[in-house]
Amino acid sequence: MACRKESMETPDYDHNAIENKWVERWEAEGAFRAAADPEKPKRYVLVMFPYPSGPAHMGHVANYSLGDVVARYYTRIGYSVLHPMGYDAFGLPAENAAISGGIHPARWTRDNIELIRNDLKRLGYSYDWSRELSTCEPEYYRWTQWFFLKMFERGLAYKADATANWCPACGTVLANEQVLGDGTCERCSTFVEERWLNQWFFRIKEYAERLLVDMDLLEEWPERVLTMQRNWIGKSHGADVEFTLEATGEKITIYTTRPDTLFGVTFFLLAPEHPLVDWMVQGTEREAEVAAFRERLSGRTEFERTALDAVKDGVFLGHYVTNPVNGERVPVYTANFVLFEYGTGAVMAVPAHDQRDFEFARKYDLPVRVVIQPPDGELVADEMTEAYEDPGTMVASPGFDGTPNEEGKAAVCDMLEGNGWGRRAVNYRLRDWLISRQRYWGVPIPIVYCEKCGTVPVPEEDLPVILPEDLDLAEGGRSPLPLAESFWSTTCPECGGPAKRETDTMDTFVDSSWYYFRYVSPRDDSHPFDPEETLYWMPVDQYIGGIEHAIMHLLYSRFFTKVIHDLGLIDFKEPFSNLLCQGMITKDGAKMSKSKGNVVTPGDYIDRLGADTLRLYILFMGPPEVQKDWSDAGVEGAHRFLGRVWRMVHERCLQAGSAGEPDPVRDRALLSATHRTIMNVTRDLGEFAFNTAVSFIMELVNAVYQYTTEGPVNREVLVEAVRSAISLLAPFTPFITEELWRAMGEEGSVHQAPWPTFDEVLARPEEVTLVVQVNGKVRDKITVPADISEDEMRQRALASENTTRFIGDKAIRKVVVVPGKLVNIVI
RNA sequence: GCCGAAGUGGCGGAAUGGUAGACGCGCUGGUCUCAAAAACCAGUGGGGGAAACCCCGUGCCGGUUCAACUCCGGCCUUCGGCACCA
Repeated sequence: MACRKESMETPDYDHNAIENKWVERWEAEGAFRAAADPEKPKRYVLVMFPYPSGPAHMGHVANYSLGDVVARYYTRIGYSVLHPMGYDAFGLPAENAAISGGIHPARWTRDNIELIRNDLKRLGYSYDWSRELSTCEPEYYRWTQWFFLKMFERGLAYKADATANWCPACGTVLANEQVLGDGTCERCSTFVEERWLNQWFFRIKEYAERLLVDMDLLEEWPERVLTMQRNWIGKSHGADVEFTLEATGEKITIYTTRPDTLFGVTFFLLAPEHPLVDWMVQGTEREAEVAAFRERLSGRTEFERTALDAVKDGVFLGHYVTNPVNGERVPVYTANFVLFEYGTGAVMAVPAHDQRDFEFARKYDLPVRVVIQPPDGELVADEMTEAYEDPGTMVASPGFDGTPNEEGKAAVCDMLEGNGWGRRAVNYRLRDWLISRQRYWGVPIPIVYCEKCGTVPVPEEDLPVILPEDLDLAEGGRSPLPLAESFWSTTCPECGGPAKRETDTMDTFVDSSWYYFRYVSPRDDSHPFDPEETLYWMPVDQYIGGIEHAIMHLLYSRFFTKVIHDLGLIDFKEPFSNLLCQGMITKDGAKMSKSKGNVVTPGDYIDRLGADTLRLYILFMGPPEVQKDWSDAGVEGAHRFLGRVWRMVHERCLQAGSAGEPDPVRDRALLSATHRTIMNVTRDLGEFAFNTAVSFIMELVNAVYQYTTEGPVNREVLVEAVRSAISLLAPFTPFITEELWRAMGEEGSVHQAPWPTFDEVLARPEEVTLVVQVNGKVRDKITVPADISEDEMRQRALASENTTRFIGDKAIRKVVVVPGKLVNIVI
């Protein structure tokens, strides 16, 4: 058996020596290689890979420590575990660093990968390092380009004109998050403009319905993430209605969710970008007015233009359309608040029942007609101060008067369909995914433009289109690709004539939308992912990452998986079966970011207190899903606990001999505590309740101290308790537990040892505290045998002195008995 | 404005409708020491009391229940997401 009496000398807990030793040993052994083993159940545990912007920060430590506990736990309970790591290595910060520090993005990125890899290794995460990947390497992005080609083949990648945030100083498109609240560029403070550009899109909108419906498959996803995605997709039901342009008889279709208000239309609106706007005013005296209106809009982002408090602005276009339902002629305006990208870019205006239309009507003195009356009271158009958008009864709507408006929606739709004026329609808020970036540090889009053949995809066998790394950023941080003839000058794959390459690169969200597939066969150079390995490992069983990726990354990944499914490469529809979203780790309540200079990194803590301490502390801080503010108050406590564990083994266990009179009551209590701890920790790990799992282990350690301090020691019972504590703690603090496990004379690694099992009977304490309440207030606590009968409980409770004092001579109306726990006497 | 999450000691946080504050930090006291640190042991929500005990207490106001941090209704605050989506 393990505990031998050895030298009385207690070795120091030298965390640095221990951790360095095991890092090296695990590395040399390839300790966490994943292998598909058909005999075993599998578990693919995935943590969101980092953007390598420097060394690891505490958010990474929190995220990856969670994943590591899960991966190690599943290994211990007999699963084949895949737990990989890689780098989301393309992106804007690398270019910013190049601009400010003069370092090439490639160099900066690879240096940072080095830094973060080093941190991750020191932290002892059980990654299969042989599968490490980086999205900026040609072996990886070759397949990102391959997916682009597949999208292109299926018509899911297309090029179109669209507006984008354009920084005139930087000469490039900015993502929304790169535009500050005041509409300026985050990098150069120049006012960002809206600019029309011809850009590449993925048709994610085509998948909107499936992305929505398949959420039913995501039973183990947090409800809040599903809600966010649902809102983002923004499905609505309504009707398309055709209005007739008076001048030409042309039909203009609008989308509305309120067909019940169709009789209240008093004007008609077009988005400023709508092509009809120009047509309507061309060569008229209103042309200048429209130009002035456009001038007011330009120099602003859609962001600003569509801000809720923005003042309604518009211009009459001198034309009229006819409302099909009543033949009324209403004027056409263009207005700042109408979105070109949503619906058809044209809307009917019902000022009485839409707040935006109401404000516009009041400003331009347009009529307001009430067609829905509220259940209480009666609206008078002239007296209204805001639109009435709630349910009510239809009025002034010939054929529908008196109909409750919710019913009216269906009735009006029937009427529209019957007359061929319109039809029921569904719309989504989700827009197609703009993937073009006028950037250097990203995946080149594998497209060639030929004067003769037009837009031609690069043939699969010519992939990858290599991003040249010998270029420096152009003036103002612009992409050098359009200037590098060596890059863009090529021949047409179809006709062999001279051609130009696309010089835009892809949004980095494309890179991260499929990386989890690549981990199953990262070195495969004939497929993006090996079919056999995929069959075994995919889908991801447990995905863990920050809540900040709730929408974009997770939605794009779901989209990619569906496309891959449609390509016939996989038979599942969703990539991530279970999702755990950890809350952000903030510093002083704010998101950690380099620009704020509030990034806390693990390095110093590892040096001073050890990786085990840091891991333990961050998991102990609280439940994974809540936002946590970093404070190191208490990190010493975690270290102190590990010291206590260290001494528990060396001083209390290895040096202890059985001594004194045996005390079966105390022995049984420790044994019971051991089994109870195994039970509780096992349960908590299954629920990601890592903070309470750690608490239970701490309690067991405290119990061992108490046991060895107070009286005679039964070696066998003591060893079982100590061994169990080390074994349970191993997924949290892999280094110290491995060291102590060996010190206790165990052969092999604690990380390969079977997870401890418990006996439910032993886990039950022999005695419990019986709470006695009078009218719901605690009046006494009595220690009783755990198997006490309800009758006995009642008797003991009624006999309690403090209780009888409270009952006095009052009559007992009722006695509630909760078996094994509580008696409430109601008087 | 809409959607979502959360409000519990000095702090991080525990509590299948059944002992509110587990575990840890911090603090206080003790043991050890010439002393200190470390370690070990004990105490620690607020108020009252010598003590036994008693009263109050989970953002606020109501309700359901023998019993509410937990369930229901209404507010307040903080954080996150979306932001004129017709």
